[in-house]
Amino acid sequence: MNKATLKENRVHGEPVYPVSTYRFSCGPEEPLMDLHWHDELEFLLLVEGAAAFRVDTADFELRAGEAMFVNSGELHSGRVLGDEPVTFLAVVFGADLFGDVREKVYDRYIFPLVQRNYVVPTKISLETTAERAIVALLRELFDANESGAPMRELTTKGLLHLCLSKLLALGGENRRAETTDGRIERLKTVIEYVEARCEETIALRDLAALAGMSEAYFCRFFKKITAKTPVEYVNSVRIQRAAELLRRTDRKIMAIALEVGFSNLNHFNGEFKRRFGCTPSDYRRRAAAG
DNA sequence: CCAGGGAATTGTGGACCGTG
DNA sequence: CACGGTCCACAATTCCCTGG
Repeated sequence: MNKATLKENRVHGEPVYPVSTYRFSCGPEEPLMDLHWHDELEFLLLVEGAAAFRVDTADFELRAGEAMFVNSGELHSGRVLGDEPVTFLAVVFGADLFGDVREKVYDRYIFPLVQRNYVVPTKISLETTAERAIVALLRELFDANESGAPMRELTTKGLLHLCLSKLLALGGENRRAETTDGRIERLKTVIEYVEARCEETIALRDLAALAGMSEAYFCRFFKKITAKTPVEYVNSVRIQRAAELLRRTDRKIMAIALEVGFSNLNHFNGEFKRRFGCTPSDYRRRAAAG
């Protein structure tokens, strides 16, 4: 997973088979999942450790064995809880896996889900039989994909149908169907703006104006959703980008600092150390060695 | 109850200096 | 040239409040 990209534009799977699975592990001090979103749907199964996730405005914790569902377009991020390493498996799939509006399965079940006319739980714990069944299906799905089992595409598609069927059974009609929170959409605009122009000077007032909020209110709302302040967020995007340049190029540290939007080497070094626990040149040395 | 504003408080980041 | 330390204006963030 490319952690520097917030709106994931890469295609998950191939157009003819829009599914991809991946396994991700990290240590207790490492970032688990930076804030991002994608149009695809996603199931995530935590196999080791404990983690806290935020999906749009909701916070919850997952322990090993529990899973979560992320709907199309939902902003999500996660961090490690405790001092155990964390491993999760994820399957990301396009809604078009289930056909299009001409098909009953899509029209009746998938479309309302993606449109939020029908809401389902995000966290899938192990409390009920139905939830345990979903988790078992996910395990089967990941086993098939990780072992490269024969006919795994067919198996995966079938299992995803079953997972969604059981998930939908846990949900219900959305009473406030048309009242989806427009603030989240405006926040995404801000995030895209930062992604596109993080090398420029970015002032809080510009971001607040983009979101159509006062600076003070924007700060509060931004932190509520992303768990970071706007400035922390901008810096994290810049540092991620700088880390990539350090790994991939041999440009001077100062040049990279300038390129990703830091006008002051001092400040760049400080932010870098905060994120990676080492100086930029240490980081480059380690990357070259490892 | 919640969105939002103004004021008070906090802390970032730009400048400059010293060291290896 | 990389990097750390210090200082401080003022931008960012939080606090506290009002009106819907």
